Amino acid sequence: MERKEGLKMEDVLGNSSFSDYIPTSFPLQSVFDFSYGETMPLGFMELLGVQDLSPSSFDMAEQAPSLNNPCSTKIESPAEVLNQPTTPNSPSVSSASSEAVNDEPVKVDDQEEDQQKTKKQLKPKKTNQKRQREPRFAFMTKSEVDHLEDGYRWRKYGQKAVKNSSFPRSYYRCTTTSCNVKKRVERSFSDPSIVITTYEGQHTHPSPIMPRSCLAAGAHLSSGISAAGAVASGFGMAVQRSPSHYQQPFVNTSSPFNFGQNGSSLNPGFLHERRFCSPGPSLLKDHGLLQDIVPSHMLKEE
DNA sequence: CGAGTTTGACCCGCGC
DNA sequence: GCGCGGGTCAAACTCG
Repeated sequence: MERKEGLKMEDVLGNSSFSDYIPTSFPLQSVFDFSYGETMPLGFMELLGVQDLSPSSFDMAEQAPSLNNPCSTKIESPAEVLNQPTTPNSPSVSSASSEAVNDEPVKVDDQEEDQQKTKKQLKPKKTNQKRQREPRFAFMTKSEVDHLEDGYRWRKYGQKAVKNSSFPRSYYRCTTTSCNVKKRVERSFSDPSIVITTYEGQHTHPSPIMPRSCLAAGAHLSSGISAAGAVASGFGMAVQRSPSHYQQPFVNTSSPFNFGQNGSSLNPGFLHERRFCSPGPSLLKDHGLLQDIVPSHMLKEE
């Protein structure tokens, strides 16, 4: 791991395209700005830690994609929102994880067999359905390391150069079987010191890595790294221990629905997660404290 | 030896 | 229809 991070430090130095989530021209400050509505943390956590997303929230999203959400006005929101959270074991995901399943080329003729070899069995996984995406959301973290400790174990499964960026994007998957959470890590193009971590899906398990980090996170919280850390730790994402890291969750575009439009909709899963790294309720609306961790120029809009 | 990383190739969606 | 770019796979490799 360390070795990877070391490596990345060198070849990953910036990146443009979380344009996926934010308009390309979107200034970071703004990202920070809109990212942290008081209601956001909740929904955010729901997405991450919670198994059963209530369909209704998605419905809401679809019906009122950009109501009063500052984010949604600024973000193009692609399709993820459309995916059906009601089917946690959505075919797309599960099929991907069980790639070998479908194809034992039991009875292919020689030609096909040949093809199978050359194609490495990549083909069969295609389905008729459009690929469905889990809701995504991202953190912006000011950090020197790309892959932040978040309390979960991740396995890297790919790396891609990103267009318009000299920095590659890394793809990680939760190593826990049956947990299909994915995460993308990339560096901000405009500010290489910022790491953008995008989570996709929800953990179906508690953080396998000790709660110690949670404590650390909690310590941070109490010592000033409030809101962002709170959010992060809330779903098992241990905040980077170093004080030099800021974790800034920002709303992912793919979820135009407000993250927790009504902060009151705590669901059990959410609470469950919070048990592992509970920052405390006050954090949910700790908007003011954000100023403690975000440089003032980033907050100027406020 | 097992777990994780690297890396090139492939697949797929989308815009032109 | 085509090309581009993002996302994923899996063999080979590395490391503990």
